[in-house]
Amino acid sequence: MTTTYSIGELAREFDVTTRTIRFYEDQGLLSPRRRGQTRIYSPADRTTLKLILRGKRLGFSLAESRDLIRMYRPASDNRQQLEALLERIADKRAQLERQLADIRVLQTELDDAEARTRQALTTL
Amino acid sequence: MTTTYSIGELAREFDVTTRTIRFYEDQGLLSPRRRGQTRIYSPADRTTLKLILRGKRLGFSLAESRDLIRMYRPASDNRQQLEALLERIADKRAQLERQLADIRVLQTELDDAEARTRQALTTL
DNA sequence: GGGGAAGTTTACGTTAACGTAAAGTACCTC
DNA sequence: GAGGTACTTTACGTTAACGTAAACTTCCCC
Repeated sequence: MTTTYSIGELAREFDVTTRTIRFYEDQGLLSPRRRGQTRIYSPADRTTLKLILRGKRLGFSLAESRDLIRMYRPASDNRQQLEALLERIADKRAQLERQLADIRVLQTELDDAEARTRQALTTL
Repeated sequence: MTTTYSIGELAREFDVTTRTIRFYEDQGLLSPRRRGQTRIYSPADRTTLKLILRGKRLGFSLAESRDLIRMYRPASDNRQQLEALLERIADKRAQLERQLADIRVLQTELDDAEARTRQALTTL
């Protein structure tokens, strides 16, 4: 009763090629079930793909996205590892803060650019 | 009396190599003055470099940054071009909005991840 | 049973964004 | 004037993230 997806369905939904999705699997970012040769994607796989593409829009490398995926799952019971994970999470958070600041600066620069452009238009 | 910078100074300040700065010039993103063979960078050049690096942190390609740089300068008196420019500015703005949304989603996901990790730590 | 349509593997090709190395010039200093 | 430091050009190398093509299987449909 749980929904599943074919590779083509996911490709269409997220506007990527099937090659891209298989490549992500090759890089260890996805590991869908198989029915014979054919890949069967679960809702969790779909969520992972969404996470990867969100990362891409923010300029993350696939290695960074792989890291993000691991953050999103415990996958360890080792104290050392869990504490290291907390640090990596904090680092990512700091990076996102920097990106936020960068976006805000760019937004005001676009404001300026637009104002000057409109000004140039009125003086024609 | 206006301050200038050598390529090495800029490289040190922004933690990039001189090769990178020359590459940006090669791609038409920078065009510093010359004294003989040597490149002399103005404060405006420095600002442009800052803009490029800010774009990089947000995952922009150099082509996108080149576009951004052009947005930031009028460089035209043609009505068509100015109106086209306004559209490109609006597009960029929309892209930044998407990135903002993506960051917010990732931030709450990091919140979740951290909470779960801390929980896993307490149950050791 | 002859096509499509959608899936598969394998493998070589491509582009962006530099890295790296070589070989030379300009200036400063001891 | 020998060496050091910072600059220059030229050119080949490298990595990430796929694109593209070929050759194959599976399933459905008429």
